[in-house]
This record gives sequence, structure tokens and C-alpha cells, in this order.
Amino acid sequence: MEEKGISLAVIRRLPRYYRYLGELLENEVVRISSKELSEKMNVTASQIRQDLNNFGGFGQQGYGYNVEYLYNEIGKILGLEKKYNVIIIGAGNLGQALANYQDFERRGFVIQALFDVNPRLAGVSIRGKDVYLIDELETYMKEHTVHIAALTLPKTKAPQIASDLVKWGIKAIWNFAPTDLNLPSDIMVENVHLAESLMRLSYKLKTHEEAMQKKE
Amino acid sequence: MEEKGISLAVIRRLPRYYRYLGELLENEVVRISSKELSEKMNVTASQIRQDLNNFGGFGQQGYGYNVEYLYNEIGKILGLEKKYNVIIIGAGNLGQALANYQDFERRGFVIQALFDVNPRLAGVSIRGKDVYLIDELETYMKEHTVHIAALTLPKTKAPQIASDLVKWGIKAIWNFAPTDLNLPSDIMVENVHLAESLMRLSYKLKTHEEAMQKKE
DNA sequence: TAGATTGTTAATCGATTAACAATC
DNA sequence: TAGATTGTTAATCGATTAACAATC
Repeated sequence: MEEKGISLAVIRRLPRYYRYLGELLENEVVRISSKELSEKMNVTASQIRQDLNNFGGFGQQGYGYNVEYLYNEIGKILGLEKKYNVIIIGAGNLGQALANYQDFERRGFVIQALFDVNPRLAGVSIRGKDVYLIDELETYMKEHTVHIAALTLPKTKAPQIASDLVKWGIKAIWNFAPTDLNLPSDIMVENVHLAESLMRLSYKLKTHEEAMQKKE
Repeated sequence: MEEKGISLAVIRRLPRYYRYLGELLENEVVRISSKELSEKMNVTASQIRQDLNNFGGFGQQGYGYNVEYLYNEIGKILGLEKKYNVIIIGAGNLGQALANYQDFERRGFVIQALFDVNPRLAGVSIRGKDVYLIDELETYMKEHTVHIAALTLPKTKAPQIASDLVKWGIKAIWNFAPTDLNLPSDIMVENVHLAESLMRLSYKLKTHEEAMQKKE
């Protein structure tokens, strides 16, 4: 059942397929061909078929793909049929924003608690989730099963907390701090570097403007 | 001066180089070779040299790269010497988190105002930035120069607001709504799809766990 | 000058696209 | 059965790595 060496490029695209299929499902579309989907998504039909066939044959010749079936299969590939317990380290605006985001719970990511250095936040509750003082993190980790920790704290504190979390048994980190965490290779890390994203936008804008000026 | 067809892969890496060089600069490192940098960043020295040479020869044989000079040059490439006026559409937690993020202002992204549908938020001020009612957006756009709009609103509203913004002259959109915006090709869009990022983490976690079980 | 390291060309590797036989 | 569309192999394209001559 298990697959070897799926390329990172494919994995990056999977959630987008999943989103489009979810929308088709909402619109009660029953079947779709790789060609139709490719037109909606602005990719090639070939790529869709290649990507999916990394995981198995989900379609049917002459018919295409059953939307609901494919949606569920991609969900399984992404591990969305499981429940994950998530804690948020750093209860500032961004941490609170994540705690408030209902979409995550729908997909099986259950936010259990938040932690912050600020004693004024400790004891507060955000959407029914308690905020604890960061000092309580070690005890919490020992008493609960935590799958994922979201790091929404300043970059100065992120590396230390991350290695503590690893020590206390965390297996995956969703890192929003603008730094790279150098953790053992068996710890899964997904970075969200907002500043880098904004710089890419800036680059595009600048380059586009220069191209426009050239034309004139 | 202007370059043709820099690949997206290169552009994605530029902000990361910029970040590492910034840290070296803070630590008062004067020069660095592609080899040293490659070891810090976990990439090949070859790739660093290739990437940089897309934009010109910033180094010196036998010496390496001057950290400050290279930092500034990459900053220029990314368009960070310019000031950009940014508005945030959607003053919920995420919008407020962005408004509070000081790093952006440091890099020349000046958040000018927020907009929200919620009348209770209108009139409020976040870190000195006023929140306006969304109805005032059209007038605001006509009276101000706005370079970038960050969309931190529900996906149901994002496409409509995005096309309104285009109509009113926006040139770049930083999209946090979990949907693709289909805008004219001269509008620059950078997506931040948090749910997709989390799904990739879920995939990695699931795949890693399965690999572990297999070993046993 | 000798040593170091770039800039750049060539070789390799991987990912995307095209094509088509298999088959529903 | 004929038409459609997949699954998959082969061809192409692009990105990464290796190598080395240029040169500081």
C-alpha cells in the first residue's frame, strides 16, 4: 500500500486538488475528466493523471473520475481521516487567529490549548480553548497526546521552544516564526514564512512595473 | 539591467538568502563564500552561485561575497528599497495579526488602513491604523495610492472584493482566503493558503508514521 | 605568485508534457 | 460496438549539480 518517494512537487499540489474536488462536490458534480479539471485549475490534464497515478488508479477509462470517491481518496492520502491534537505556542494575534479558524477542526485538526509567556493571557479562553502559561507546557505534554505544535511566537524564542517540544515528544511542527528550525530529521516541519511570501509579491510587483515601463 | 524569465524556483529562494544574509550582517560577518553559506542553509554552493548569477556577479573570485553588499543587492532585486502602501481587507484576527506585525514596516510595507464589513470594528484603531467600513473602500481607493491589498476575509467574499479592487486600480493582492482568485494577468497575486500548508504537514506526519511502523 | 573561490559551461537528474495503447 | 478517457510509456523540457577555467 505504501508508496516510495513521492516528489515534493506532487505533494504540494495534492491539497489544491482536494480543494477543487471539495467545491465540485458541494456543487453536486458527480464525475469529472482530467481534461475538465485541468481547465478549471489551469494545469495540464497530463499532470493531473500523472500525479494521481502516484497513488493508484482512481479513474475509469471512458468515464473519468468520480468526484466524491477521488475527494475521499485524496483526503486519505493527506491523512485527513485521522484526528490530530494541535497546540498553539504563542497566543498573540496570529495564534488566536489560528485558534479561531474553524476550517481546521472540520479537517480533523483539533486545537486543544494555547500557551503564552504573558501571564495576563494565561487563564483566558479563546473559542473554548484555554491559554496556559508557557511554564506549564512540559507538564501538559507529559499528560496529553499532542501531534502538532503551531509556533506563533517571536523568532528569538522559537528554536529553544522547538527543541524543548522535541524533547517532550512532539512529532510535527507548524512553524510561523521567521527562522529555520534545525531539528532531527524524524520531526516533521512545515514552515509558513509570511515575510518571505510578501517579498515574493514585492518582487513580482517590481518586475511587472519595470516590464510595463519598458513597453512605453 | 532587466532580466528575462527568472524561474519561479529561484524567486522562491531569494527571500531565504536575504534572511540568512541579514542574520550574518547582524552578527557582523563581513564576507562569506558560497560554500560556507551552502552549509548553513542546507543547499548546494552551486545552486547559490547559479541563483545569484541570474541577476549579476555579486562576488569576487578568491574572496567570496561581501555580506552587506549582497544583502543590499538582493533587497533591491526583491524591491525592498521601495515603500509600498498596504491595506488589509478583513479586520478579523488574521487581519489584525498582519497589522500588528512590525517586521513588515521594517521592510517597507506600510499598512495604511483596514476594512471590515462589521460596523462594530469600523472606527476602531489597530496599532494606529484605522479600521473603515468596507463600503468606504471605493472612495478610499480613489483618494489614496494603494499598492497591495491583503485579503483576510472569508472565501465567499474574496473573489468579489478582489475584482472590485482590480476595478479600482489595485496592482497586487496578497490572498489569505482559501480560494484561487482568477484575475487579469497583469494583477500580481501571492497566495497564502494555510489550510493547504497544514494538510502538507498532515501528509508528512502520516507518511512518516507509516514508514516507522513498517520498520518495526 | 599561489590559493581560493567565483562565474559559467557542460553533464545529470528530475519533472512535465505528449502520445497512445488499454479498456471501460 | 464506437467513443471517450484513463493509465502509462516515451519525449521534452527545465532545474540542479558538477566541473573547471578565469581571476581576484
